[in-house]
Amino acid sequence: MSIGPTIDLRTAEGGSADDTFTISELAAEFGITPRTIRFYEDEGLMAPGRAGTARVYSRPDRARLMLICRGKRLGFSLAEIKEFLDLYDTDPDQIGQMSYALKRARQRIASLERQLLDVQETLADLREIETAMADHLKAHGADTTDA
Amino acid sequence: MSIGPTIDLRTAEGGSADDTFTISELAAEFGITPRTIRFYEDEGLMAPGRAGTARVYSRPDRARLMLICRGKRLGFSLAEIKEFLDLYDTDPDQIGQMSYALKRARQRIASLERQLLDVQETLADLREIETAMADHLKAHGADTTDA
DNA sequence: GTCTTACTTTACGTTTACGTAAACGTCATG
DNA sequence: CATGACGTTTACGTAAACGTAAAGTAAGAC
Repeated sequence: MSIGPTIDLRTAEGGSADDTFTISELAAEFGITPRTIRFYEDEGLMAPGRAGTARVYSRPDRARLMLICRGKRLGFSLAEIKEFLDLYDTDPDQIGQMSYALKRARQRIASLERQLLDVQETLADLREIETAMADHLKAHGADTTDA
Repeated sequence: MSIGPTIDLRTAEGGSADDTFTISELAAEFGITPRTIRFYEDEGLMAPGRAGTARVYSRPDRARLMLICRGKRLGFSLAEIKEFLDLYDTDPDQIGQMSYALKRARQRIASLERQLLDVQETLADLREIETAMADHLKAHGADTTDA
């Protein structure tokens, strides 16, 4: 151990906005592990650059990972997320491929619209429960402002 | 094979509204398998009545299963769904338990509010993609009204 | 030059949420 | 009374999504 800040220059950015990220930077930012990010790459959801053997993530890579995490929060499988990401990468010259992608996009929209209703219904249920429980506790002299 | 309707009397209801359901009736209604419903019972999410050895589902049982399926569509694990269902069953006389349940309910509400935003963002993304792809296809003489 | 730290690959382990097969009871129909 | 169609339990199998060592590489710090 030494006194004073021991800085790893690969991680330190001296005030200048950088356009690349290490795997552990992104992991920390999104609250996941490097292992998880590598797994996403194994599954074909990402394809970061390399500096020798180490992975280097660009800003678009980071945006892509953000979409993956959002998809996960919505309960999608990695296969579904991959298909969603592929919609962005559809080749405009391949009419057939594009037409199929459009069809899939519309299906996803319909599915998400139902999910939107599900969320709103569940929220309504929970808010009803919350009010009932808060009232009940108030009537019995307990505070409802959490610990 | 015979001609005419072969009716299983356990399943047939002669016009009268019944208050009970068989496992396969519910499975068909919710698009799942009987195995799945039995698994939910094994995990403590349901506790239907019995007629001898066979399970008999009441209307509240059916409502409970509906909540489970909605939770699944939202991407919740069975453990999370169980905790959600337990909120309904909280004993009003146990102040401590009720207070904890209220806290959990509020956490779930906050989580769902973020999920609501996620859904809306993803929907916005997909609609943008859909418009772009539809325009592109239209400009290239393909119809966008699906096959 | 060694130490520390972060990165890498390979590979086996784990949890969740069921699927699937076996082996059996039961009840209405032909 | 045999045949389905439905129900039951028990138990092993499986796919998804990582966790968790093991063992090695590279690069700056002391």
